[in-house]
Amino acid sequence: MKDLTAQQSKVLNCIEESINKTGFPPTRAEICQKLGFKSPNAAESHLRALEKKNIISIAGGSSRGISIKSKKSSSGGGVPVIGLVAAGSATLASENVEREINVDPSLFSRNVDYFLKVKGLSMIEDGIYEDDLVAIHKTNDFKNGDLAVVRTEDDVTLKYIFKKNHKLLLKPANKDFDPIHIDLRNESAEVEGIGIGLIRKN
Amino acid sequence: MKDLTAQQSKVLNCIEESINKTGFPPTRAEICQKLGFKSPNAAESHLRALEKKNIISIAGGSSRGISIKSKKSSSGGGVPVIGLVAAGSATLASENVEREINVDPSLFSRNVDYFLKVKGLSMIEDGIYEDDLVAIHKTNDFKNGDLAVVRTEDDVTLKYIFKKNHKLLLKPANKDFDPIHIDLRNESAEVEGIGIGLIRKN
DNA sequence: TTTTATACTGTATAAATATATAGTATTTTT
DNA sequence: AAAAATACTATATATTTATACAGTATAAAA
Repeated sequence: MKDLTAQQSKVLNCIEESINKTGFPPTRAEICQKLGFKSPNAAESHLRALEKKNIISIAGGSSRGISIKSKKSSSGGGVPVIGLVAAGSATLASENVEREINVDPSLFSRNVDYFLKVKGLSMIEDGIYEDDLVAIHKTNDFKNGDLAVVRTEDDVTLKYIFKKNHKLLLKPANKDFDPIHIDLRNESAEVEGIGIGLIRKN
Repeated sequence: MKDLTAQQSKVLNCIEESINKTGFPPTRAEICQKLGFKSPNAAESHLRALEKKNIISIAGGSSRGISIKSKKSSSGGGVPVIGLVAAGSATLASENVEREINVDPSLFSRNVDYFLKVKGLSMIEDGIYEDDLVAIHKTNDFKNGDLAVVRTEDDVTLKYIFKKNHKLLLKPANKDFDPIHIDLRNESAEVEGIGIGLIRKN
C-alpha cells in the first residue's frame, strides 16, 4: 500500500476524530473548517485520494458516507486464530493465522496463546462444534483427561489425552470416531497445548 | 431508565445495524425504508422519543447526526455478565452483574449487550452447558428457531423460540425437558434478546 | 518532456436530509 | 375523565451536502 501524504493523513485523522467525538463521519465542509480549507473540493479530492488508496470507502449519494476500511487491529496484541489445516502445521506461523481477537486476559483461567478453529465433529458430544474457537494454552504439561492439541506424525488433532507409560490415548467425544492409540516407542507425538476455554459464534 | 417500546427498540436496532454495516448512522428515510414506515415523521418521532429517554443524542442541523449514548463510552466499559437468577429479573441492573468482560466488538456478528450465565441443562444437546456465557444481543426482533432470552410471567429462560400466530413455543435442547407453550392471549412473554455466541471456561 | 498526482480556491447545483406542521387513532398515565 | 405518550400518514420546505466544473500551481513519476 502506498503511503499517505501529510495532508491525507490529516484528513484521515479528522475523519477518525469526528467518528470518535460525534459518532458519525464528517461532511466535506466540516473537514474544510477543521483543516482550514476554503473550498469543499479540497476535502473532496483528498477523500478521493484516500479512497483510491483503499483507506476509506465513500458511499455515493449519501451524506457523511465515509467509512474507514482497514479497521486497525487495535493496539494491544490480539490472540491469533489458527485454522486446523490438514497436515501437520498448526503453528503460529503467520500463514496459518486467520485473524486476531482481542480478549480479556482475565477471561480464562490461564494465558491464551491462540485460538484453534475446530474442524470436524470428533468432540461434538462434549459441546465442541465445528468452527468453534478453542482457547489454547501452550504447554506440554498435561493431566490425564485434559483436552489437548496433539501433533502426531501426520496430523494435528484436538482430543482428550490419557498417558500410561509409553502409551498415549487420544479420545474423541463422538462414538462414531475411534480413539487413537499411539505407542511412543514406535511413533512420535507431541502435546502443543491444552484447551482452557471456547468461543462460539452463531 | 425507562423501558423502550417495541418500536423504539426496532429503531434503535436499525441505528446500530446501520453503524455496524455502513459505518455511519441512518437517515430518517432509511429508517422508514427498513422498518416499512411511509412517513419520515414516523422515524423522526421515534428518534425524539429515544432522545428523550436518553438513549441516543441527535445533533441538530446535521445529516445522520444520530449517536448512541451508552455506546460512546466504549473504551473501558466491558460487557456485563448476568446470572440467570431465579425470578424474573435478568436485567442489566447492577445487582445482577457478576462481572464484566472486555471483548473484541468484532468478535460476534452483532453487538453484544451482555453475557448470560447459563443455569441448568436445558440446552445441553446443542452444546450449551451450565455456566457457559451466552452472548446476548438485546432486541425483541427474532426469527423462528433463534436462541432467545425470553421473559415469561414468572421466569427468564434461554430457549429456541418459535412463534405462530398467538402461540409461542420455547423449545429446549434436552429430551428430558418439556417445551414451554405460551398462549399470548392469556399469558405475556417478551423477548429480551437473542444469543449470538458463546464463551466457555474450563 | 509529458503525464500524473498533489494541493488547493471559487462557483454552482441537483439531490439528500432534517424538520416543521397538520392530521388521525390508540394506549397509557395521571 | 383529561392529559400525555405512542404510533403513525401526508405534505412541504429550508438547509445540508455531495459533487461536478473551471481554474492555478507545484512536485513527482514515466
